[in-house]
Amino acid sequence: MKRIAESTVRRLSIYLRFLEESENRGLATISSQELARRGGTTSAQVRKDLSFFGSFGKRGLGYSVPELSASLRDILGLRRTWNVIIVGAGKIGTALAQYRGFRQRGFIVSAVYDRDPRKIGTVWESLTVRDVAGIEKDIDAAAPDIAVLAVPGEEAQGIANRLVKAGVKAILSFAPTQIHTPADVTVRSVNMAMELEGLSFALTSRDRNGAEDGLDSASR
Amino acid sequence: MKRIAESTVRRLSIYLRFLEESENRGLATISSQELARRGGTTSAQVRKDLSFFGSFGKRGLGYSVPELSASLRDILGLRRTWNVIIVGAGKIGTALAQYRGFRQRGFIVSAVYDRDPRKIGTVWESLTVRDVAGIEKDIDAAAPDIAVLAVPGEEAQGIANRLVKAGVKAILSFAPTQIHTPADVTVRSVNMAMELEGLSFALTSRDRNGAEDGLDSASR
DNA sequence: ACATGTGAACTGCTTCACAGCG
DNA sequence: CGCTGTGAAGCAGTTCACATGT
Repeated sequence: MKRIAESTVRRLSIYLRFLEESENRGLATISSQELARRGGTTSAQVRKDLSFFGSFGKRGLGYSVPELSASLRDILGLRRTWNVIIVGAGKIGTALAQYRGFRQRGFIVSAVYDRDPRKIGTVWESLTVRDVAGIEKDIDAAAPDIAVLAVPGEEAQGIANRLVKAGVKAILSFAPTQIHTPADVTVRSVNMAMELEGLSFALTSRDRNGAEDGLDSASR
Repeated sequence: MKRIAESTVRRLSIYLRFLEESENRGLATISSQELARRGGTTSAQVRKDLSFFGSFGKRGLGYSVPELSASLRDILGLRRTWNVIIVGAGKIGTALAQYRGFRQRGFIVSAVYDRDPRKIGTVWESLTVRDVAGIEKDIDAAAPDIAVLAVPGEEAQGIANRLVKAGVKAILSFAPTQIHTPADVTVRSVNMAMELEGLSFALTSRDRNGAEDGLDSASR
């Protein structure tokens, strides 16, 4: 099977979000044109993205909303649920543990870890914060699919190493610093500092260049 | 001035993070090689990225850590502080309002907004939650540089429209749905659902393909 | 000798444009 | 006739490789 670009996968997510919305409204079909408009891309891009996985449309008509939704969920691996653990019970970690969107989309948070004795044992939405010291044993027993890293930057790489050694194959990192893992472990990262600095750069270079042309709209 | 790729700006952020770390350790110089290793890229890429903005290194030696740090801060627009407002005092909004990294890097949160009467008037770290109804008036008076959108997906586009009309030129959105703005407004978005689905896709396609080769390490 | 800075080559994502089919 | 699916063309970002400066 061909390698799929990360940009394509990101767009599939966006298409799916809009398809679900359309599904709730009872729309029956949708064109690549419309999908593109809402996803901030072009109709050719939409068709190309889908073409990597098959032919889902009807010529002259467009795509069946429920069928394409189902196909995308299938492609993205969303027909099953995923077992997620969160490491770090600080501001971000606890916000995530309580975030409804996770469970809604089939990402079930099964445990939260921290190393601070004052936090260990406290309860968040039916989850007790566990001691990160025992995380290897837990991973062995429960084989979580995804680990969310929400620890301070200095600790992130160390924890990541332990997770990888224990067998975790997918990490969502919130650390402001780059995480390195073996090639068979997938890492996605959300780096707030980087995003803010991107905005700072855009605002600054706009000023430096006399403010006529901006950067592109509807980013990413 | 040439247009700079978003990927380049993201990497500059990463280089800067590592340079600051090196600065704290008292390192005097650093090579593109070393910078690349920590940033998950190649030395040629590092040199090319920097070359868009000038010549910062010494041949045969490398880069002066403090000098390159300063130059990157300058390029990214981090010599000043930025006035940030947060719209949405839910789980994410309040976590962000209390997040130290913001202020540390010169992004000063000056106000938090919500439309829920039960939240309006409550205090988070010396910030009182204000009524989003009056946000236009406040923007007029205080001219915030960046708005962080942390409202539910359905409301995100509507609020974004109001922010744009009031003059906001940079938005950091946490909405799971795509935000559309005029070309002179820069939008960066953090989409948790998208990231999780990216991991789900990677885990799924790994299985589908027999698990021999994974996707790339140290993502993004 | 060593590491930068950069034009040239390359790779891969995006856009074009049209044949194919409902 | 409209909209999809897709090779071919175009373009942007990455990598190569080497001349240049210390």
